[in-house]
Amino acid sequence: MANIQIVVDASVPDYLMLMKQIHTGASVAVVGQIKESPGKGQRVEIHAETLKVLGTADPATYPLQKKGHSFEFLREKAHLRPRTNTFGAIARVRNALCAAIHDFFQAREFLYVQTPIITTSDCEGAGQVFQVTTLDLARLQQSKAALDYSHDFFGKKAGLTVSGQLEGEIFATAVGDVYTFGPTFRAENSNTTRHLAEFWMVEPEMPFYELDDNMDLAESFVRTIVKDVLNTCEADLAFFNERIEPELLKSLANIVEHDFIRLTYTEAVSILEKSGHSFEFPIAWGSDLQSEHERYLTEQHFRQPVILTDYPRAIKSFYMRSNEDGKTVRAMDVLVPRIGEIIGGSQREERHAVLIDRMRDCNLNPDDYWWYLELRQYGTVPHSGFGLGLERTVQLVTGMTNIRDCIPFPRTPKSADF
RNA sequence: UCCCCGAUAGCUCAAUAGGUAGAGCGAGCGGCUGUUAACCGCUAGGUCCUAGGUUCGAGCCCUAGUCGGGGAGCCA
Repeated sequence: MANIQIVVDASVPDYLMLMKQIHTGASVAVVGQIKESPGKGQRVEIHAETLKVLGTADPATYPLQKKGHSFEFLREKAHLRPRTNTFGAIARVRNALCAAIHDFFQAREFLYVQTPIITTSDCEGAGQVFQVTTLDLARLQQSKAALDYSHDFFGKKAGLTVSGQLEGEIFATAVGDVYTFGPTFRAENSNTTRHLAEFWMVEPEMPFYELDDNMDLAESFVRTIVKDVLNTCEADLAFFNERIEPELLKSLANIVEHDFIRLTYTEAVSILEKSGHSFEFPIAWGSDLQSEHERYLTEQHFRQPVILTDYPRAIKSFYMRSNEDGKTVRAMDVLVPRIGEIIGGSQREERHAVLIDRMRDCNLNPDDYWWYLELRQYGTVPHSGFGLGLERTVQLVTGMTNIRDCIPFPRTPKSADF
């Protein structure tokens, strides 16, 4: 329940005293009757018979007012902002999204697999890792000896996971379709409206899936969870449409009702070159698309979600399957208006020898990936997967512009309070 | 990490050309009221982010720093 109005008649016991104690932020216990409300925007209200103040909130010091606050201010009050209507609505939408995500995969008999949060794996690769240690850093700072991780808690260097993909592949090549859904950590010094140091990621991994199957699943996934939330959070989405983003419902309907546009990186480059649009960064085959290019495609050219595939091999990860052209890999990114990349995925390289070659090309040591390579050495199978950022999806569905407002307790560079 | 912008009352902001600060909202008091981001009147409320510097004099100019915001990169 988002809120309800209590009507207190002056005949309620201790009326005057109670009214002096009740201000914005106070908590009360009410006994009364639910009645049809003559007011606008609500069906019912409670007519109080007795009223008790459980906790007062001194209006001289209580930080929240009845009127709107800036999101910047509210971020400094992360312990109180869930009490505001906007953050209550975000919490409900986030909850509904999580339920929809599990529903989607459970309905398709995907196994929910918990991959580790602490990892000693050297093959993380996806970004800067937060180190996990019990070593006494203050003491070590004074000694000049090189760090010896054999004395550390795990006996080797450990960190927080940047992705559950590689472990997901272990289960996908064993038990069938799986997904992971949990916190992910990136120690990147990213200061943007769509990056967090701690965020939640959904990562399905499917044996026998090739890139087209992967895209079909990703598209169906996004459209289904958006549709679910449209159904379960109707009132909250109407609120966001009214207060936050006037085009919200229209853009969500657009996602649910239309097929995503699919095109290759090479086709995208061609469209951008022919667009006549002047970009800050030049377009050239081989270099990664800039934000402005992705935004042009999804917000101006197609005005719809777009799935880009088959990126140049040189700009993508070692584990993505090489195409026969020798230049591109079976990668896919799902781009949506307002947010940009919401999903990144690929068909994985399942050929043992090719994978080793790719590692060497990327200056990686195959020995560090021994168990990942064994998945190819023994009973290898074509497989694919992708990762969806939960907070970016909350941004998409709520229209909130800053990702720091889409997670209860945001962690960003220089900021980890509460 | 790079580029740009900002920091003044509890909040959101203003302050002419450098002459030591104002408004709206909120709060307190009073009035009014089927209201829901109500309305009317009065009152209180400020270490102008920090540290230096220039100047007779700095909220305003200069230097350094801290924090916040936007954009870029990294990506989800």
